[in-house]
Amino acid sequence: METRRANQIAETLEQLLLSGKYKEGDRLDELRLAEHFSVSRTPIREALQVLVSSGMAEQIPRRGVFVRQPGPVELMEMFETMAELEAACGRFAATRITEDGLHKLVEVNTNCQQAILNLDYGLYYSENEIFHQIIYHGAANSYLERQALQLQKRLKPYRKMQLRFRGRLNQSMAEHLQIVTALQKGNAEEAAIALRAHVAVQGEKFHQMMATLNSKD
Amino acid sequence: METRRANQIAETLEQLLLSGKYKEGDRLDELRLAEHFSVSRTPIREALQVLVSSGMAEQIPRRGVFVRQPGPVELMEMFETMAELEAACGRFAATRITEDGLHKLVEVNTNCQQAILNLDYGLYYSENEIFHQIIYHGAANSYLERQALQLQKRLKPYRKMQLRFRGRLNQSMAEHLQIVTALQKGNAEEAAIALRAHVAVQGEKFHQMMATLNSKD
DNA sequence: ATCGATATTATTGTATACGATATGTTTGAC
DNA sequence: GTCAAACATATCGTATACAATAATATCGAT
Repeated sequence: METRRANQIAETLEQLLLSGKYKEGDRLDELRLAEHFSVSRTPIREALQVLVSSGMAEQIPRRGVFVRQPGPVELMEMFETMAELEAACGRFAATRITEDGLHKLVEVNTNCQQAILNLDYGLYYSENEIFHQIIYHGAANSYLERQALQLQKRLKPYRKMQLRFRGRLNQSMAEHLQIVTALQKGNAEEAAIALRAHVAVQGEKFHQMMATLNSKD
Repeated sequence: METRRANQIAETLEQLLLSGKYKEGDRLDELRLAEHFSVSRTPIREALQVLVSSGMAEQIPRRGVFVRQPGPVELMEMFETMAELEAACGRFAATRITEDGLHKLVEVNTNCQQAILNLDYGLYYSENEIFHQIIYHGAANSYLERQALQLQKRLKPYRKMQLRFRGRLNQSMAEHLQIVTALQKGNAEEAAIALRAHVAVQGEKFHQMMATLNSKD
């Protein structure tokens, strides 16, 4: 199937789409891509199918596959869903996370704090990502974990955008502490609520940003 | 891409996998399938990719694609996740579902009740499915709705299995009523809790059934 | 006789060739 | 000049051909 070449091409294309080098509605021309990657159409088509099945592109029969960047509405939906997935992870993790997991969580959170002090936004974001991934894993439900990881990856570029909202980082850290505390106490409901709010606010910030952009034109 | 033939084949294969005609670990031979469907390997390969990307089959490079029926552990994980997705849908639907949606919900629920009285299990299950789908839709979040629909479809054969647990149907109807009431009141938390419990119990029943089967050998 | 190395075979992965359909263009009629 | 129809072209979908690799069988040595 899509071994070696094809899935490597899929990864590359995925990165290109996520980084926004292709714009909404762009047609992903098989021939162009084929010569660009110096392969035949076959592996290109397999790579495109991967994009389509992950929702990053849309395929219209006999017309081709087109880039499908989520619009504001769908993005809000995805953030909402992410908030619920994370809440679910937190709910399970509260009673299931290992001691080791909790230790890592605290450690990574410390790194986050340090990154903020150093104004190292890049580090903050990578550590923040790990923080959440530890919780997904702590839920001890590999299916749910996969779903969460998938959506986290998909939303990554948009989380980055709403980075520099004034005071957001410190607020975010306070929320992290609440989350850790709830997990340490083993309080499922509290963990779920804290995580839902923590992620949902990202969606709201994003919404604000979109509104700001729209009001400019 | 997988237009016309290929996606039709994918659907057929999907049904075959869900109905359990292929067993865990079976290799899906491209040549055999190709001659069986009287097509070349190309559309078969595209169909297989669809199965792989939906998690119903696994592909090992240079070896082929193999049927991947979820084991007891993964099934429990999927039921757990379904419960959380439905809870999320209920949470949103409580404040967002339309009057029309509520009416349909009551109507479908009446059909469920009638089906039980008539001992028409087939009808009960199809109406029950619709009942839940109305709630997914009522959440007014098309992304979440898609996720819920996808997992519902995936779990369908296993829900059917735990059909004849004594008293389950009547209990199920009572839960439906609770859910409808919560939605009518617009009580998000109550709706979420009711839906989570309603779905989670399916997973538990399934678990019981698995245990029963295991104790027999 | 068993184990290991080599050769054969089978099957996947990729390339190319062919067929079908949609898009764009040209031509002709009104 | 505009619209419609037929034609040309481009691109997708499928079939076949070829290449690469993994599984299997055969043969030989100990």
